[in-house]
Amino acid sequence: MADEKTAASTRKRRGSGRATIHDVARLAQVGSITVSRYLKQPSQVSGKLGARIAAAVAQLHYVPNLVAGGLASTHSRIVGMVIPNISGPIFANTIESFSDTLSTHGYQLLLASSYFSQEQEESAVRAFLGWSPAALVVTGPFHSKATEKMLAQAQIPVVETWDYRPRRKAIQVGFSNVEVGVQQARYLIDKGYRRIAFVQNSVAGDLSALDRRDGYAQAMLEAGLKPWTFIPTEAAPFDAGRQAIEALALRKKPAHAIIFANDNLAAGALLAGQRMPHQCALMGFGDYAISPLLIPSLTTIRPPAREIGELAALRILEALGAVPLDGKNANARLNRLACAVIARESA
Amino acid sequence: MADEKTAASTRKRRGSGRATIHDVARLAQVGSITVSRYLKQPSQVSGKLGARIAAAVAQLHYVPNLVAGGLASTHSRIVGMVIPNISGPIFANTIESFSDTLSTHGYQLLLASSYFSQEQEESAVRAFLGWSPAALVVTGPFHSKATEKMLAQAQIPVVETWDYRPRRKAIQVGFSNVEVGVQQARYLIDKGYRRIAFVQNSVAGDLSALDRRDGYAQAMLEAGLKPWTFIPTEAAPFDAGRQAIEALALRKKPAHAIIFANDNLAAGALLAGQRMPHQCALMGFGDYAISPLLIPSLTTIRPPAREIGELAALRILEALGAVPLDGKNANARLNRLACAVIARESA
DNA sequence: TTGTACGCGTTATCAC
DNA sequence: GTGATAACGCGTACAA
Repeated sequence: MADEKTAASTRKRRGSGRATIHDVARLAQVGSITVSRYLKQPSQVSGKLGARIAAAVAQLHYVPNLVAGGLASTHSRIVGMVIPNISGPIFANTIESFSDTLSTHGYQLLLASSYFSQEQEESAVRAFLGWSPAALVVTGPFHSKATEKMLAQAQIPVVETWDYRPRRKAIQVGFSNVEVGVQQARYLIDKGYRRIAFVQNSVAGDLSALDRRDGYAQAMLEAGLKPWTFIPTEAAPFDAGRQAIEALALRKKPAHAIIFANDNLAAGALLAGQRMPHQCALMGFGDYAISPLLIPSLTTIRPPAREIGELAALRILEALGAVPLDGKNANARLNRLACAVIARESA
Repeated sequence: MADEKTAASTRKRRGSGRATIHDVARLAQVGSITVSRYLKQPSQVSGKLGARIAAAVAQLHYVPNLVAGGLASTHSRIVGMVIPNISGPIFANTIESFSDTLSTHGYQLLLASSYFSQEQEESAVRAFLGWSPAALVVTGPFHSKATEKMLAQAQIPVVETWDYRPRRKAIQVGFSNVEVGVQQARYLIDKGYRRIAFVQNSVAGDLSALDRRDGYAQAMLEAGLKPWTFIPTEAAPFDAGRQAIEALALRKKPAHAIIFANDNLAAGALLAGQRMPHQCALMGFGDYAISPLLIPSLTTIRPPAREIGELAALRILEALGAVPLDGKNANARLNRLACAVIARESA
């Protein structure tokens, strides 16, 4: 009987078929703009109309069309994130905490992987920009020129994560890899080791590991010790680790301790080392899931992955006004986090 | 001089400031629709105009506004995915391969975690729907009623991943957990073990583990053996695993072999078992990163995580017409994948 | 092959 | 507090 109107507006030519704000407005007998206001700031709509609108929304299963809203307001509630990879042991926690913090405040995460390739990063940023995102997150400070330009021209908050580089313009949320290298070397020096080697990653593109090596070298020199770097040729991490420990521990003057560019290298060395005569202290970086389970368990550095994601999201939300500024730390552009030494059995 | 026109259309009231398709058209001295066509199907535009358009695009750094495009065409090139978690050892590969396959074809991934909560899944689906996504991916077949309704009403491809349930309407891409349970039991039975126990997950909400237990029980009965299930009370996986092996192996008639609901439980048991007198075969599920590194290395089942993500994306792209249908398998609604037994030292 | 007119569903602006 | 109107930037339909 009275159903003629409930059946949404017929005779649409291209509509999506979903209920629109106009359908809700008609059913609630108010103007469509009032519906819009009610959904955003209920306090600005009288209780009487509000109740009618709420009923209409429920009855029609109305879901606001964010695409239309984004077009009208020239910015969407989407935040894009470009991360080197998702499945590796490193970034997953950052992605997860970032996404969770965002969605708590009604923002959605658009995600893409770059695999440490500046070209892939560039194309992801370009694609994201098409969505007029509210903000953009990239990993590290090394981008193609085109990416730099796009990030600069987009009038939105940009966050660079993981690698703390105060000289850059983007909001920084991360830690200093140089400092981590210092931290690693000092930890071992304090333990009394003297011949301490650093094993680089055979994977190119891992520029942050080079920073850690620099920090290590600096701390060694400060302590009057000689830096000693080994570069594996094996590609697979476990193999590279084995190669390294065989080269460094099986010699006349073997290494007392070895710092590896990451925990996978260290794990490879550790597994190989179990069958070797000489014991040698090993230290990794990353605190992967395997590290506490190895025998002996691996001493390593734990990067604040989850913290980075959460803080990046928070800084973005602050910049967007979605979250109140937090006192003196308000909207800090520079957010330097600390890495923890996880002391276990291997060093 | 002739720059008056290049400087984009001024006097806009609300514009985003970015160059629009009209700016490009004006600079290239063509109609805006021709620009639109050139960007989508360059073959339908003459070489002369195409070159002019390309130059204008480059000069203005034009990035198409996907929000406006999505509104005009009533469907965006976004695909939403709701996954239980990102940082765990299970789903990351699926997310990554899914995202990569999508982005190869110009689609973007909108991601959210549900943490096995139907409420969180529902709110993520609702939020995604606001973007008029081209398709939606959820994990498993268990959803709230409201989610079911939304998925059914959205006139888009919906894919359920991981858990293969042929009776459901959505596109299925996954494996049968019951079948995996059968597979596990048969592997151990064939190895000659007789007293084979199954250790459940202490975490509620892991319904797929119950399916594996059912498959295990079924295979045991078929072989004339008695199913034997243990439910840990410890919450942490490693603790639960230790608790299980102590309960099952330290008794008058100890278990010959134990199947665990996942590799973490098995790892906990394995580490505890190293200090126990009685040796007992252990088998996990998941093939986590730690599993090959344990001593003894863990025999387990590897789910086709990466394959699931890629195939889910492929089926979606087929359904959307972005990829040609593939012969007889064309747009298959049912995609049952196999899990591989990874035979290692522990069983 | 190319162009014109209009609509997609919402929000900003301004008036009441 | 509420509403009418005009953008937002692009794609569809149809005409040339």
